[in-house]
Order: sequence, then C-alpha cells, then structure tokens
Amino acid sequence: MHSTIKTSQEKQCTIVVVGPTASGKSAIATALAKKYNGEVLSADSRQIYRGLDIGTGKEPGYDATFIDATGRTRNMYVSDNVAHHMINIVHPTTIYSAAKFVKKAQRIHADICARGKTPIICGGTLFWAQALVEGTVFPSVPPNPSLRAALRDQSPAALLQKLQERDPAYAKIVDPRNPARLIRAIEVATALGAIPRVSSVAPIKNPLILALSPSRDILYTRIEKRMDHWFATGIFDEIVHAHTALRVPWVRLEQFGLEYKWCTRYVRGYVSFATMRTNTLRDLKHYAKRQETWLRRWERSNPYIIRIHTLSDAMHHYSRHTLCRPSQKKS
RNA sequence: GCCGAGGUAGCUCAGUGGUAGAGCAAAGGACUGAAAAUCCUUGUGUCGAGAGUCCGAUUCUCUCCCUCGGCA
Repeated sequence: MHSTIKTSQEKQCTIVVVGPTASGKSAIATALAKKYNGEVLSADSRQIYRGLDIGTGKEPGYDATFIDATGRTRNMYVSDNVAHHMINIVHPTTIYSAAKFVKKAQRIHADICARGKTPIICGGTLFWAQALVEGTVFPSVPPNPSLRAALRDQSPAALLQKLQERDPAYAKIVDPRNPARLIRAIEVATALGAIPRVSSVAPIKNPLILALSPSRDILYTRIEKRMDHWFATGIFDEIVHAHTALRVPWVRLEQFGLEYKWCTRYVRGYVSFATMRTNTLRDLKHYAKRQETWLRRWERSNPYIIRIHTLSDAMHHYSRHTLCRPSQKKS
C-alpha cells in the first residue's frame, strides 16, 4: 500500500500542504517531494523575498537554475535536494500581490506537470494558496499608488461614501470599517465602473489538500521555540544586512510584519529586547489564529480538505487519493 | 515599628451610596491584485477579609491581612 513506484492506475495529482505557521509544513512537503518525485511550489507571501531568510522560516538552501519543459532556463531554490519554486523571486522592495502570485504560480504548476513531476503546493499564506488551487481570477486592476496615497488618510465613512457613488451594490457588502477593503474597492470601481463578480477559472485539477493542524498548545510552544531560535541565529544581522547591503528602507522592513516589524524596531533601539520578544510572540500567535480561521472557512466550502498530523498521514491519503479517487471528476 | 500610596476581569488600571467599566490578553469571525496586511464581534468579576453606619456599601467609618515606596 505504501508503494512509492507509480503504477499505471495512479493519476496525476497536486498535493497541497497548508497549515498555520510553525506547524511543520515545509518538512512534510519536502519529504513528500522526495517520496513522490515532486517539486515544491511555495505559497508564502514572505519567502518570495530575497534576503529575508531566517524570519520567513526558509529552509536552508541555495538558488539554482533548471531547464523547463520548453527548454528555457529558469530559477529555482533548492533545499534538501528538492526543487522549490516561488522562493527568492523578488527584491524586498518589490510590491507583490496575490494576483501576481496566482498568474506566475499557474505557469510554474503547468511546467512541473509537463515535466512529469508531482507539484506540491506548500505555504502558510492561505489566501494565496486557495486562490491558486481554485484558480481565482482577480479583477485586472493593478494597484494605483497615487490613488491609494490620496485615500490613505480618509475616514472609513468617507471612503464608504465614495464607494457608494461608484458601486452602491458592492458598498452594501464590503466591510464598512476596513480602509484596506474600501480603498481597493474604490480602486477597482474607478477603473472598471463597478466591481466585477469573482470568478474561478482553471482550478488546479485533482488536488489533495492536506492541512496540518497541531493543537494550539503544541503550536504555540513550537512558535515560541522557533522564534527564540531565530533570535539566537542571526535574525538581527539579517535585518541590518537587508537595510545596509540590500538598501531596504526601515519602514519597508517593518511592513513585513511579525518579527520583521519588532526586530527592526529593536535593532534601531526603539524598543527593549523584552518588549520586542513579547510583541513578536503575541503577533505570531495572532497570525497563527488567523490562519486557522481561514482554514476553517475554506473547509466549510471544500469538504475534500483533509486534516493530518504526520508525514505518514500524508502518505496514507496520497495513496488513497491516487489509487482510488472518489468521484470528483471534471464536468 | 512609624508615615504615605494602594489592593476592582488573566494583566494594567478607571469609577460610583443603589452589586461596575476601558485598554491589552483570550476566544470567535471577515477577507477576492497590500493578506506576516487590514478589519469586526464577545467583558459577572466573592470590587482583599471582617465588622459598623445606612432602607441599601464595591463606594463612608473602624479593625485586620497583603503589596509598594519613604523613614527608622
């Protein structure tokens, strides 16, 4: 039952490994990649940045190149002898987005399949992972920096008013007190006249979605341990290096959130070590909680998500999935 | 031992003669080109203990206990 050799009955599938921070996604994804001739496609909104390694939880590795299915040379990241994609793809000052991620990741996914490998989507940015799996098409309105700057200081009420003038229907369903939501809605409505309905095109076929879900006690312990390990192994140097050698402004570093936010302040002498540590830990726990909330919601709309705890759970479900799939055929 | 300031939600503290709130934490939720971001909802606790005054005390008085300063 645990055969690692592909039989003719096995069908190609994409493994998806999600879960909160510090739940052990990377280790499982890498192990699955070795087991099933796979390549990892990262869905992590921070590991895309070069030079942010420790605090983003990158597994040790190096940048390398490979030849894709069309014969082109492409970049990848190699960790534990496994190819990883969507890691170290942009400079930290680059503004990236979920839409860009989905577009690029779809191409990479197709290429992995074309080369006969098993794609393993792995990441903690559930928004990105779900959008990729479901093939979400975002309104094709890129961010408008000057509009955003102009709206930045307006009250939610004023923003809502503006949105009502453009798209009253959408104004009824947005979060009326969330500036980020309101500004994006105004941005889209200004460009297109109204907010288009969201559509899902080109979802990933035959996904096996595995969700790591350690108990909260265990997770919080792991988060704290990992955080202290980062403090001890050079995250402060990394931040200083990003600022001096990579010329990443301090404000930008703070924008990355979590430890980058607090360690940057600590490195600059604005907060004590104790404050930095306490706040980082608090924010990490909040983050993990939001990831779990997202996962629960996704589960409500997708009954095929499977909760797992170990690598052998993952392998067990992979075997079942590839050998005798439930009727989830394309229609 | 004396003087002073306090003891109210897990923490920091407001507050009132008619049995109490805020922030943070915690829990839950939202999320469609910022997502490690952004935002929403949820607060009954012997108001340190005992006694007294009062129709009624967490609020006033007394005693005690504890904490923190200062003086010895």
